[in-house]
This record gives sequence, structure tokens and C-alpha cells, in this order.
Amino acid sequence: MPELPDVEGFRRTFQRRAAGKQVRGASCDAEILRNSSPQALGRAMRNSTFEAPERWGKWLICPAGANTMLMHFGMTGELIWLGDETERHPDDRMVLHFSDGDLRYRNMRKLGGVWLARTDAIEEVLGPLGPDALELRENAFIGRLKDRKGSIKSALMDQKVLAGLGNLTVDESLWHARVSPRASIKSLARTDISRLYRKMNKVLRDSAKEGLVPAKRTWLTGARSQRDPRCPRCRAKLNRGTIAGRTTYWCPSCQ
DNA sequence: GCTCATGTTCCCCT
DNA sequence: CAGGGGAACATGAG
Repeated sequence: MPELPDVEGFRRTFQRRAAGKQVRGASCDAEILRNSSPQALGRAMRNSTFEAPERWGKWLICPAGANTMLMHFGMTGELIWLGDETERHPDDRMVLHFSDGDLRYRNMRKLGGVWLARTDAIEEVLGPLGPDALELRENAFIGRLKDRKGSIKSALMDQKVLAGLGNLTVDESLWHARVSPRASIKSLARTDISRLYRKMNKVLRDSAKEGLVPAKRTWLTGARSQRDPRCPRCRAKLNRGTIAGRTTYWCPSCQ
């Protein structure tokens, strides 16, 4: 699930359900805590009040006074609110208890995790992360790609270049912009990069609104999981291959 | 049984 | 040093 649009949905869930509220307690699997223990997390969070959460790329950043909780969702993570449901799902790796219900970090594959940091030192957890893909302006986008070698797909996938894109949003943006994922950056004209920026922005905004990359019939994402995937624009049979280490779909005719 | 999965990191090559 | 390829991580789905 989680690329920028999904995490944006989780941010809204956290804002609505946890911001401004006092945490009664947290229960969690030790495995999912990457730099603390359940005891340390409980101690740090109990009776503290969450402020407004922020999203940076695929990270959800949840400050509560001097401490900040950071969540990354890997490939299968999600954040869900279940008001009166009390039974714990086997994939609930962390549950934050509030007076009116529980917020659950659910993650089947356990890639990703939950970190705890001092609010003034969260960058030690985030590491080198480029600017958020939705906040980046066009000239900054162009500037960050300019000195990059290799394929456009691998650059867009690199969280140090810009943060938030993933396999689906990259393929989707490239398809809308009619740019081949294999194209080297230096082969692209300024107008190509500019068009790519605008399409990426639209893909991210439309998706973030829904909290996921929608599998619309008019989008590549709607075609990629079908048995005979065809380009929604020209009906050509889609190419499928590995680029930047990930399964990639693209249209050989219009990209 | 086998392949693949919306992510990240680490190691080895070129 | 920068990129590319592949494996590992953990676990379910088709």
C-alpha cells in the first residue's frame, strides 16, 4: 500500500483521531520498534499529548512534546482506527490507546516499523531524505535531476532525490507524461522534464485525495494487475520488465 | 510448490 | 564515487 498518497491518508487519520489527545498507553511487539523497547515507548508516550502529525515522503512524523514517534509502513503497513472493536488483529504491531478508542499500526510483512526520537533530533531517524515530492517546485525538481546519471525511473525512486514516490506512482507519472522509464535523464529535453513534473504532481494530488493510487480504468495502475495489460490510452500491449529493481509496466507505443 | 508483492538496505560489480 | 543488479528482510496471496 504505502507510497506518498497512502501515508497522506494515514496522516489524516492520525490528525483526526490522535492529534490533541492524551495517550493512555501503547502496547506493541518489540520487533516493530526499531530503536526502542515497548517499555521505553510506553514510558515516553504515556500521558503525553500528540500534536499535529506531519508527513515527509513516506514517513509519518508524530510529535508529542519532547518526544516524536516516527512511522514507516514498508509495503504492507497501514494505520487504522477502530472505535469499539477491541480484538487485536494478528498483524496489529502497535496499538495506541485513547479514551475513545485505539489507533492501530498494522503491518503484515513487518518491513518498516516505528521509531522514537527526541523531537529536535528526528533527522537521525530519517537519514538523508530529499524534499517531499508534493512540496517540491518545478525548478527544484529540474535542479535535482540535472546532475543525476542513469534512468529516470531509478532517479524518481531514490528517496534522496525526492521523497514519497514509489513503484506505482513512478510508473503512473511516467505513463501520463509519455516518458519511458528506461530513458536516461540526459536524453530528456527540458520540456519532457517539465511535463513529467506536472503529471507527477497531478498523480500525487489526485491519489493523495483518495489515500491510495486509484486503479482507474484511465490510469496505468488500473491496467497493471490485469491478465492482458493494455495501455489505457492506445490499447497497445503493455511492456513488463524490471527497472531499478522493480517490476515496471509501460507502453512501448506512447512512452 | 512456485512466483510475486505499493519498501529499504546492504553488498558486489562496473 | 555513482549506478545497476541481486539478495535479504517477513509473510501472505494467487
